[in-house]
Amino acid sequence: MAATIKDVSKDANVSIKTVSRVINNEANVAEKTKKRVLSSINKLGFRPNKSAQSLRSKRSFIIALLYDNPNKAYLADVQSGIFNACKLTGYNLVIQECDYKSSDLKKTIFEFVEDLKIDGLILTPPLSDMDDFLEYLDKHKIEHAIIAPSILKAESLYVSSNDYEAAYTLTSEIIKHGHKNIGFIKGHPKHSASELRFNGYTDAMQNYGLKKNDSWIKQGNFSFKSGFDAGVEIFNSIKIPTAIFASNDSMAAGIMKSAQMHGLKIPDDISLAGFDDSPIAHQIWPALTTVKQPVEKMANHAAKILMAKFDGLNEQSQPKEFKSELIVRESLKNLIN
Amino acid sequence: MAATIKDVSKDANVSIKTVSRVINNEANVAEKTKKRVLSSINKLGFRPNKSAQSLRSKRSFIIALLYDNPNKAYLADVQSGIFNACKLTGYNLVIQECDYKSSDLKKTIFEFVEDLKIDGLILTPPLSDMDDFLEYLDKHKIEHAIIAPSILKAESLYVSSNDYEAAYTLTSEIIKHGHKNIGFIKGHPKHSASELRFNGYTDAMQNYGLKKNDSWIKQGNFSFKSGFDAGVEIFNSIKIPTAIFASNDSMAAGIMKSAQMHGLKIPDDISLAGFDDSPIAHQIWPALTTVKQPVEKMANHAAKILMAKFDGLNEQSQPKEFKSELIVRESLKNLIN
DNA sequence: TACCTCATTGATATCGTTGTCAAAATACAT
DNA sequence: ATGTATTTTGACAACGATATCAATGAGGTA
Repeated sequence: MAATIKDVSKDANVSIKTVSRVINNEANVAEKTKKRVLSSINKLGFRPNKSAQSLRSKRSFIIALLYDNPNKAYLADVQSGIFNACKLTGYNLVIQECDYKSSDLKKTIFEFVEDLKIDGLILTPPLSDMDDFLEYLDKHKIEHAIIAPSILKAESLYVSSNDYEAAYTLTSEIIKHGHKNIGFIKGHPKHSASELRFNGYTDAMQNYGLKKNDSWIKQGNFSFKSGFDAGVEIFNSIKIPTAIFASNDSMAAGIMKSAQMHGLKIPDDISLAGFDDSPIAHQIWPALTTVKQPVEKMANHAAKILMAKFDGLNEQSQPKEFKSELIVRESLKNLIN
Repeated sequence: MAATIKDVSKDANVSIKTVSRVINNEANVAEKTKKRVLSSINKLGFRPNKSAQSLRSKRSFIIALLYDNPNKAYLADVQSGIFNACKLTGYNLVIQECDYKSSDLKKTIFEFVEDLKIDGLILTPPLSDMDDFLEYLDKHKIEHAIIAPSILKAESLYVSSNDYEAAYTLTSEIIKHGHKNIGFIKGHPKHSASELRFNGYTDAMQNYGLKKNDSWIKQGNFSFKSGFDAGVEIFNSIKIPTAIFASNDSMAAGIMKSAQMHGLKIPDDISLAGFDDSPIAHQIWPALTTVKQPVEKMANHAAKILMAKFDGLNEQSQPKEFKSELIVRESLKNLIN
């Protein structure tokens, strides 16, 4: 049988309450007593029973990842980042697949949190952008950290990336390669990143004095197929652009396929750029010019600030906004000279 | 405050033990009493406190997914399958990233299971193939279901796919397309599927009276890069095959890249086939001929048989071996006629 | 009627922690 | 030495379920 707090208290010749104090690092325990208790804990290999702790103190040392995102690579990265943060602090990670459109999302999550005494949640897009859901969590005092929310409230825990700037930079880079006719494929309308990326593109075009052509701007939804379809439409139009910037890599890959099927060579006939640096970006040929978001790091930080809050700490040393990195690969042709 | 078993017992005018009996569906409760209790439960919105249940009964209604697999799409599919099985039964899913090479893997998992009172584990390759780890779990009576183990023990819970047959079928298909010189890229040596797939290839070649050429058989590790490197080697050799069968899609994509960089056209100059039908298989052009494993279904079933065991049920109606599906796409050229 | 059997029910202990609050020990001031 | 403030400690209740085991009630038999 595993040792209990009672066994430790006997061995160390103190009351169980004192052992509890040591476990929880409470103040007002004499240094000498503390040492004695710790050595007993060590000797007996005592680990506190989490069910009992949870029953009494109403916390579980479990955090949950909520997601409704079809992007498998993104999910895996987020998960990995959170998991590694948990490992350091001894927390555990439960995952909860959600349907952001579901009408009883709130109830489901509420009961999930109550039943498991979940200490806090981590939200990923598109849940990050659902204002009424976020309000609901606040109202019920359910702690949460948000990855890439659309509205950055100072009082909430979040991490964000510079989608706007990154899209601006990437568009500028395309322009600096001599491109003037640049198409754009928008992302899923429910993800706030979609708008930010489009705005970055729009502003860069404007600042460089270039005109957008509406027939080269298509609505996508981040899926490969939506990129493919957009590509088909664009390549069937009378005049085609020299470059297309897709809001993510899957869609860029879709465009690439449609281009190749259309007999267009990349990057000679058409340049392409994506966003995210997902595995596909370098697993296709020519490899995609893209923007790499430090997804795993962001998720890791989100988990850290969330758990820090439980312990009353303020992990505000690190920045909340993470910088993306421009990655130029073969899919972008230099038209100058 | 949420209702407790005590509140229900008062409302229904029975003892708490009787309420407990109803919750746990125990025998010997009068139908009339049961109804009364259920209506009180409903009226008060009572949900049992899991911490208390867990403390007393030493089970948590939590299962855990253990994985050490760099394939993000595979992980996401497995996870999704398990999650959906959990949703039906009210179990929750905790994830645990492992390092299968770590020396204290056993200790880590043991404490993880003990601390959270995890009811059972689900293992994915390569953990599925670590005999001493599996023995350890058996010895400590840690329930587990194994996805795609190398050794199929009748007494253990597992789901498997027909890797051997699928590889045999795919190889046959390539041969039927008129290919005689067929290369092969092996998978990660620690995954049992690697050997099975290679054996399927080998036997098909032999049965069709074709000779294997060792300089076209390379050791890979399931990564894109290992496929790329293997491709470079093969394409630099004096004579190149007309087709290459890679043990998974990432490696096939790697070969495709090396082929294209080498100026070879696919499938005109070289045919390719992969395995898994991962997203990349249809997101590259030409799309890969491959084999689709019902990964999500397998994982779903693994979770179901595991949870069925907790409840003393025997979910043996469904088959344990899942069939793969051959998917022929553009990357395979027909050389006949 | 008296007795026995078996299904149904409940009183109470228990799981292993944390919370409350008062007692004991120590430090400090007079 | 005495009184007071402060730190340190412990006895015991509480969290909300399940487990044990005895009591009760219903039905059948002689």
